[in-house]
Amino acid sequence: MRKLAEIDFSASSLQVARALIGVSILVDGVGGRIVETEAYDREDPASHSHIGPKPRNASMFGPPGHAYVYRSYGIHWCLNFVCRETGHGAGVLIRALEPTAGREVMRHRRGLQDDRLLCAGPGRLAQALSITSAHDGLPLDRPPFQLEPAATPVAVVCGVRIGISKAKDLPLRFGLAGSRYASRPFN
DNA sequence: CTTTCGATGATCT
DNA sequence: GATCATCGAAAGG
Repeated sequence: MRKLAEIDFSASSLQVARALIGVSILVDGVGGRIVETEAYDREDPASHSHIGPKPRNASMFGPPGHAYVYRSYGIHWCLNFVCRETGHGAGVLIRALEPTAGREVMRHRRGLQDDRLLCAGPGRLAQALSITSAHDGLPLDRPPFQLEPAATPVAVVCGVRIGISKAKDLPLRFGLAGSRYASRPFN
């Protein structure tokens, strides 16, 4: 069993995506509370793992509790947490944070003063935390990563995923109820 | 508020 | 050549 911040990363991507809401993720001490996630799995046509192991998605087929970082639209980096078991190809896309630690550093990296937009989206979040391909495959239980469980229980909402063309209607997007830091509202 | 579009590179057809 | 788990600027209502 792979437990980190009180989350069992050997569980399904759906369970992990829901459980991650409220958990804090820091990279070199900079980051915040996770307020938006999406679940992906091998059987899911929208998932990078659907086609089977390839060079790009190798980390997704690696051990749970590790990072999978990929380049999006040739410009952005996006961070996932691998779950289930080695070889399965399941992961959770971290889509938005409520910035809590190192906000001044993140404002500088993003060239923004508005904390609301610092980490509101997978590409923005990666830029704010300075995540690149260098983090692909790294374990989440050691520096530069640091995960902390939610301080108090949280209310979680659910909706359809964003920016995909296949399996559009599956309710695999999760968020912190009422958060103003999500990439888009839940409704 | 909404829609449209360009950027930019890896991967796939 | 087309698609893509995105973002930001620009244009229109």
